[in-house]
Amino acid sequence: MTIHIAQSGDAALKPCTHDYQVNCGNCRLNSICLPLALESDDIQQLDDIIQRSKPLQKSQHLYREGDDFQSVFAVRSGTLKAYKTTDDGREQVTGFYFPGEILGMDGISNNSHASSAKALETAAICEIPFTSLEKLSALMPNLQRHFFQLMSREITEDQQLITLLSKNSADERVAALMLSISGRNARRKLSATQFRLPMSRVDIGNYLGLTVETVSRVFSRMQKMDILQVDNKEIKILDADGLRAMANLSG
Amino acid sequence: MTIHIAQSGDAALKPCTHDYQVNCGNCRLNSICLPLALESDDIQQLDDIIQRSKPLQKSQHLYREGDDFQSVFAVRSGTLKAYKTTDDGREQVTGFYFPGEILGMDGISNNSHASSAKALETAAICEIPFTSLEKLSALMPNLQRHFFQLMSREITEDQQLITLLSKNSADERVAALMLSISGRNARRKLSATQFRLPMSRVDIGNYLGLTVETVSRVFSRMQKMDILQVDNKEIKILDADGLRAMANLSG
DNA sequence: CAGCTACCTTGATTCACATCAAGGTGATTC
DNA sequence: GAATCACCTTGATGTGAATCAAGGTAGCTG
Repeated sequence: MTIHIAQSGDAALKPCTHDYQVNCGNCRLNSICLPLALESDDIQQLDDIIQRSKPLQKSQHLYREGDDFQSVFAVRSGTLKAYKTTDDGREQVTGFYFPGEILGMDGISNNSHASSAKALETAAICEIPFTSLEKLSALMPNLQRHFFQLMSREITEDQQLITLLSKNSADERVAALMLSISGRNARRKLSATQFRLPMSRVDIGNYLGLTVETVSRVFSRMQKMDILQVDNKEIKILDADGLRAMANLSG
Repeated sequence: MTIHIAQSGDAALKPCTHDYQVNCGNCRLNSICLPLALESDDIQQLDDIIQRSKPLQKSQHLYREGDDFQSVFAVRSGTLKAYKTTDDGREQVTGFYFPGEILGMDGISNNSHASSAKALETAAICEIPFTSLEKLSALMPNLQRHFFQLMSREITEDQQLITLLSKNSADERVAALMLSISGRNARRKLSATQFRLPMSRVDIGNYLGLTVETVSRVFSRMQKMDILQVDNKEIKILDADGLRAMANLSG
């Protein structure tokens, strides 16, 4: 049903020359994405190894667990989820990826992707072939440093999620996710208080270790407390302090 | 009470020249540690940047959350735990580190350690100054590659833990941890079936998102089922298949 | 626009693990 | 060798979220 387009021979991800061509130099995400901290000369070199391609349609896969690892990917627009499937068929969502964020780094260790990545809505992706990135990193200390930092950030974020899952209640988990999404929107100069959730309640539950029903109940509760206005996927934060109090985060 | 010895001016971690001097070339862990995949020439260069020091005593800190990040560390002997403290004072253990394993990589992203690391028993540590490692990585493609892989492995392991916390029962979590420790012992050519746990039940609970009581009950249950023989911290795996069945892992 | 499908919400019941409570064991200290 | 402390075990009770169940809503499709 969904088309697997990360295979090398597949048409969908082949470089193409349509009007959605962008380069790192003029991309408005370059201050939060991989080019961060690079000189414009260096950005040009990075840009040369990056492959852009036809957008991914909703529910198409960027890669699947077990695929050969060739590249890491930057989100240019849209949202993706990364997830693993347990062998009893259940799904663990390990992360959501918004524009400017990098995914696929979990494939480096075994030269094979440790999770699958799927578009939650139409998404434009920059593909960064890893061997080229390695070579370039050896030449550009800033790039090497920055990529180490990106991987390290992934680690600290996973640790935050571990803490959240292990120590926090359903209310706290959902509140923390709303704050995270709000913060990531703000980083992209979008509204921190009003946004559309790209993922379903099921995905939220799978990410936070909760069932759909519980997620739904938490949203209802937040609505009743006038912390959030929830209209299906449209979210409006009415009381940011209340939301932070509810999240009760650790740091 | 515990002495904080990661500070630069402190005596405890200063390089010293006692009989516990080892180098990467003759270290019996070099096939699973950072030198993996390096030529002996390269190992020598790596060795030159590594600082060895007086062992850490039980419950001493290697670094604390918020400390300036300077180095990553390799465990030469003993065991450490990494943990974060939530601001309501509770502790989340994010990992246990056995000989040959690298810790501290979560500090790269912010130039400040994102967690604390504490010795669970006397432990010998190799300190690897990160700026030196970066420079060396730029010169040695194999080292760069290997360090990327180590970070990526940390990510995939964190994702496994996320899945474990989010989807598995208390029995499954404890069984999975026993299998993990068993496997890591085997990798160091130690017994996969009989070992001494270096950590307390409280630490196990904090790692697995369970209370001490629950951990204790799981051990009792496993003992009753003749899967494990448990004598305080001495563990003997009696039925490895049974243990794997109990862990019911995803992959 | 009727009918389907995917997704979301709400309520009733159940259950796995937390919490509360008490006692046991072994190591260290004076 | 009595006392203290840190750690572990076991039992009784409580509770937050899962599960089971049913109905609602919105977007597609023919």
